[in-house]
Amino acid sequence: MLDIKWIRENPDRLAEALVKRQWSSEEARSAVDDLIVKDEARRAHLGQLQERQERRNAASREIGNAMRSGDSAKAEELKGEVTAIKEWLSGAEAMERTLDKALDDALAVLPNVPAHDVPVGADEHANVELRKVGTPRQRSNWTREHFEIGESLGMMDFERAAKLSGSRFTVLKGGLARLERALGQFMLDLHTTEHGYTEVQVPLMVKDEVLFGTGQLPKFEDDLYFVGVADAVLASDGAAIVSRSGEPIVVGRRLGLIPTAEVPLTNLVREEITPLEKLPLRYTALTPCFRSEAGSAGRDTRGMLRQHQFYKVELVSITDQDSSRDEHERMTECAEAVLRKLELPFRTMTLCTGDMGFGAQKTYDIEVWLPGQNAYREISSCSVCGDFQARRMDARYRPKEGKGTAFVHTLNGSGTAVGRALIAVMENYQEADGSVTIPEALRPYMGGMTKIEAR
RNA sequence: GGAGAGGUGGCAGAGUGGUUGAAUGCACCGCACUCGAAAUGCGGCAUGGGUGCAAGCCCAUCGGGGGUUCGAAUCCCCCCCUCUCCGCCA
Repeated sequence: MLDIKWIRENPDRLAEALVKRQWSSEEARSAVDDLIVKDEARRAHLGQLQERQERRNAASREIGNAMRSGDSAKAEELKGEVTAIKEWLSGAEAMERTLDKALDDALAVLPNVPAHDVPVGADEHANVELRKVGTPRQRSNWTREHFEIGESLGMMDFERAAKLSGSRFTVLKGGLARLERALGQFMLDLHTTEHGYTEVQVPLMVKDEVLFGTGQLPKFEDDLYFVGVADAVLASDGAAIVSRSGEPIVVGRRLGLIPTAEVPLTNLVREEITPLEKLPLRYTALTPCFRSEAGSAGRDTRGMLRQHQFYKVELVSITDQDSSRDEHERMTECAEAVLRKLELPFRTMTLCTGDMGFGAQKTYDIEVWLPGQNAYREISSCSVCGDFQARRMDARYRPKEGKGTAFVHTLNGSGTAVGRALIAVMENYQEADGSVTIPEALRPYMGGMTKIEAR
């Protein structure tokens, strides 16, 4: 969420930011104008409202005084005045709520303002390579994609997964199941023992306001899964599950399945004033992630690159206002360290304005080399959000200088996507005989095993 | 699931209809005392918003929402959450 005061004072900078994010200049202009109008309407009304509230409060106090001094005639007269004011106020207060909500709703769907050093561009083609590490291995005529390797090993099963849950699910068995577990443990251990992150176990189901805090709601509701109920529990065919009397069964409030552990980890500081000396907070968690992939029909349908459910190790940092940019570089290096240790070639890209997520000021994507696809594919995304999420969560700290409180800065990054790391290991470490060599760094997590082969 | 208790400022904890936005203690900040520190004394110290150059003034907020009342932290209703005991359970 952006600061309405900032918008009021810098309307042109907001419009410029929206254009960088690929809004048309007309859309940007009218969105900004709309915000200014809503803001002015709200403040104009608030002034009048508060004036009358002030009079009501003063008159009420006078009534108390009059009654104490036994002047009941005056008390009655004042009561009449207050009653009249109250009548006016009930409408005015409702109006205030309406105006507040209109402004909040408009603010809630505005994306963050890109940092000054983010390249401007329309889509991923305008992303800029920051560095490239490792050399992609020479392709052979037997180089295959991960799902070919996995299926011929007999350890990756899409057909049975589809029987259970439909498309975009995978069943892993044997060595590959263990390899995925090993990858998760390896990453978690790396970040907790070498990078100073605190391991956290978090709920996988969270409230709407938590999803609002990190920016998934209200704009990206379609990308999420919910359990429990919005209006009713829906069966898989979309029909409401009803009681014998035909009423929809309402279980209570719905909970959203987290699309990333960024959501619960970042919200750990929501509605709190964190002491300055506790910053930065660095959290990591290994969790399943759930995504409906509503907008990506037809993309990456083969294999397990894009799933409705996948494991990811997430990194989250909470910092003060001055440290977030440096923390962003640091976090990105922590994520890269995973790939360095696994000896997987990768490149790190600075996302352009058009490719960045809703809440980010600046994002680095780490793309791992996939020989089977003959391409670099995203395996991590590290973003600095400034106070954008903090404002939505009301997460603050007390700065050393100055008085009062300030919003914390939040950062999140994948460290890394476990399912995609599995793919990367399989494709980069595949052998001509169809087996997969286990990277040195993972062997302790595989009981010393050095190779996965069909058996 | 059953029964009970409770949600007040950074923390602890008073407050049951009228200058109570809230006693007191702790923590924190400033000043004094001190060679320095501790102890002590004095003062300050909630959050958000509106307005103003500023000092300030004003509005809202005592888990959330609604109601009673001229007036609600205090009374009533609904909801959320926490704790205790019992039951059940991975």
